[in-house]
Amino acid sequence: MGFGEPKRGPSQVDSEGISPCAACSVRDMAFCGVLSDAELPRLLSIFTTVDVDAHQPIIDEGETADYLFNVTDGAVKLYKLLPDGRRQITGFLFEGDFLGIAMNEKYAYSAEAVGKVSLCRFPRRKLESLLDEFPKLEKRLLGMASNELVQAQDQILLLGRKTAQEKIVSFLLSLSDRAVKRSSEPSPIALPMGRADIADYLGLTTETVSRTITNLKRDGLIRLLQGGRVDLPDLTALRDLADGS
Amino acid sequence: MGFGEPKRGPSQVDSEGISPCAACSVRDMAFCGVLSDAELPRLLSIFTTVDVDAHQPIIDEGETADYLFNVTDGAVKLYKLLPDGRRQITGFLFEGDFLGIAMNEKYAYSAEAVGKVSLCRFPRRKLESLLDEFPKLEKRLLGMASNELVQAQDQILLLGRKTAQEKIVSFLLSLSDRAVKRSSEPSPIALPMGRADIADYLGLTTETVSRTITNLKRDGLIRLLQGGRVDLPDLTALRDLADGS
DNA sequence: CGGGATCTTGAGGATGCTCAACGCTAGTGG
DNA sequence: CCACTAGCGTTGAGCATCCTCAAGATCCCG
Repeated sequence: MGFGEPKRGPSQVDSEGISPCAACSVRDMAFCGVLSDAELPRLLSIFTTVDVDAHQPIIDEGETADYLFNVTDGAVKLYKLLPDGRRQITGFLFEGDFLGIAMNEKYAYSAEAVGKVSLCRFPRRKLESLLDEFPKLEKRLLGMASNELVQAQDQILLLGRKTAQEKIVSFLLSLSDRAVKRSSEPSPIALPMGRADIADYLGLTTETVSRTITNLKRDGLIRLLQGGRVDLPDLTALRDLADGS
Repeated sequence: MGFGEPKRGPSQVDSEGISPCAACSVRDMAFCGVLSDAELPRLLSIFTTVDVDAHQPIIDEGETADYLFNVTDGAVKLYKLLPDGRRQITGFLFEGDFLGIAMNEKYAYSAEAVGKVSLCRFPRRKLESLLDEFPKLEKRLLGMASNELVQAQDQILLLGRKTAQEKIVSFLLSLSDRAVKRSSEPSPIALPMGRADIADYLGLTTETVSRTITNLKRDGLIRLLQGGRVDLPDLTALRDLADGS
């Protein structure tokens, strides 16, 4: 399955092309930000907006990569599965993030909505010709790919060499940093995903995630707030814990 | 340190620009492959070739990323360090591989020669203006970044969810696949790096790497040959072991 | 207010790590 | 040419971290 056949029921709604870009709140963060207002119509002509309900699939590993996406609202998890069901979440995407840089002809991973998600969906062929038209778009994508690679290296270091506590703290800090990049406060942060998702992202089990969070709470390093939000009272102490220094 | 100041002693030798590209054996694999013979002089004018001795640094994490490289001979390891000395190798590069896609203003990791290594060294500024001149170069780099991201996802799955044996077998198979891509035989494969490097690449210790290899040898799944080469007599069996199916 | 899913806590165990010793090989210098 | 040494690889014993299995607590949505 995937977005090849658009028959995902009422959770998926294609809009008319009435220039959502002009009012788009994530335009500057996304790759579309490099296009001028005058160039927007070309972009508008090739994509449709899509809404996906919580826990619904967006793309499936191995399917032909016909569409690329831009997340405009909500959170998305990317994951790979082993034959026996073991799952590794390779990343979480939030508003402004691009879905689909890492692929050849086939998607290299599956993607699923964490909560309700809104997306801009681009047919790959059309987006590719747009890249030829606007070299600065291509340059922007290369920059984003470069950034994603840097992030991937950090995750590799985390998975290969960090302890459970360092993993959890690093994860919380990465969410905090991301919030700052979007000009929000560094704390408190939102944790829209469940313990199982965190575990599969950090190479742990839900039990270890739960226990580690309990310990951090006991030591006064974090506080769990209403609505899955987390307060980080001492960022400096957490940064030290994150890399064992 | 890094290649900012070219004073690395006799291990580093800058050549005259006498068109090494025309005879370059890795040109098709590298990003230079998209340039025609007529376009090569522009490329030639901006790079110098460099030789680095075994165990010598090539770039250092955190340094200003002034140069990008193309590996023309030998093997390179990329790694990140934690403050207490824990090391994670994020990748190995071989002939034809590009070094430097994953960076912003600073290098995101350090790189060191595994054995003797030959490189083409490009000043970043000049390479960037070359990208404006030849959009197909930029397209090629984006494709390579895309591929690297797919590889990074695989490594993340390996580190987060695979057992020691699955990690070792996956690693051996990835070297075999790489050899096939370069039109060599899938077996035997070369293992130019030591046990410690393999361990730091797979998130294990040298002892566990050694023990696991001993077990695979005992079970007849691999054979250690002269000169650090490894024979893989049953690729199918290994592929099953690699993902626990 | 019920009930399923999620989260937490506990007890026991396994995988891979730590510490330690030994063997092998290759490079070195007498 | 060979003995010596240093680095690397292998093997062993004990242990710690994190996993597994299980039960109870909490939350949330209908």
